[in-house]
Amino acid sequence: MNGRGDERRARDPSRPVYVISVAAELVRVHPRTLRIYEVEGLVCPARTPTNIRLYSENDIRRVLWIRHLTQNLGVNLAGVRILFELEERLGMRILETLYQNRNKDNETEAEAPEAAEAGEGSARAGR
Amino acid sequence: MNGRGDERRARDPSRPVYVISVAAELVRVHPRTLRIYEVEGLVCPARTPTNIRLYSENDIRRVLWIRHLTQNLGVNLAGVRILFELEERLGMRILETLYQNRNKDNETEAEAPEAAEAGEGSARAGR
DNA sequence: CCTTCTTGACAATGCCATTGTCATGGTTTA
DNA sequence: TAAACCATGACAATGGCATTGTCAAGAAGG
Repeated sequence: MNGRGDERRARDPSRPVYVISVAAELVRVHPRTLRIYEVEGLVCPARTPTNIRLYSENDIRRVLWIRHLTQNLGVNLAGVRILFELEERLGMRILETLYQNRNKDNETEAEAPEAAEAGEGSARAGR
Repeated sequence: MNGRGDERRARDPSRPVYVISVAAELVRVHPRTLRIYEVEGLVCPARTPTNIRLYSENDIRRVLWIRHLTQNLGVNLAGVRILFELEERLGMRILETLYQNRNKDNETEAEAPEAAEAGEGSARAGR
């Protein structure tokens, strides 16, 4: 009998599992958009030996952050790039600080993204 | 005789001195743009008792950061807002980390703004 | 075989940043 | 007092970006 090792590996959030159409559905975005994010260096899904994109849970979370920043906060992709770069360079998830102890201010629409918290710092989070 | 107190106060970077036309000239921007930055909450120059805007050196530096982020890095005002908010909340000048020990990557155009380093965290830097 | 994937190109949409102007009225200063 | 500058608010033109969408030619997979 197989121990729980398989299951644990199966749930590994860094494990590449979703093909682009599925990933696009999960984050409610056009596949075109996901490809653009990749060209812009904001996400970097794994590839099968035959070059097919495979998104991990971490990739999905990362994309959800991008969507949140762009759609809810109005940040453009250049801004997202800087924020991700800062996270990587500072070695901390600075974006979360926007939603931790403080909900003050006016922003009534300010809500952390669905499954908040991007993968690691780098765009290579998926791997 | 006056000690150097006057001089020191005269050079205080938080001292409001530039009227909007002068400030606009200093940062090479239309006065209209400076007013927009203020409405957007990105800068907050002092006012004379008669409501005239007065920009300090810190305000100028802050605007130079905005210009750098928008013109050189392509970040929009929403992104600038987030970055400033993060600086304030983290209590550190995170933007400088982009230019400290590391100049790697490709970005040949990446240069810190003229008089880098914004005032304090808050938009009230000028006061 | 049929569907989905790949890259590259081209386009339409709508929003945003910046500059610019106009009008009306207050402030400063020569 | 008159000229020059400031304030606020409105309206507009410009160019650029984000997103969606499609088309084409070829590879991959069930």
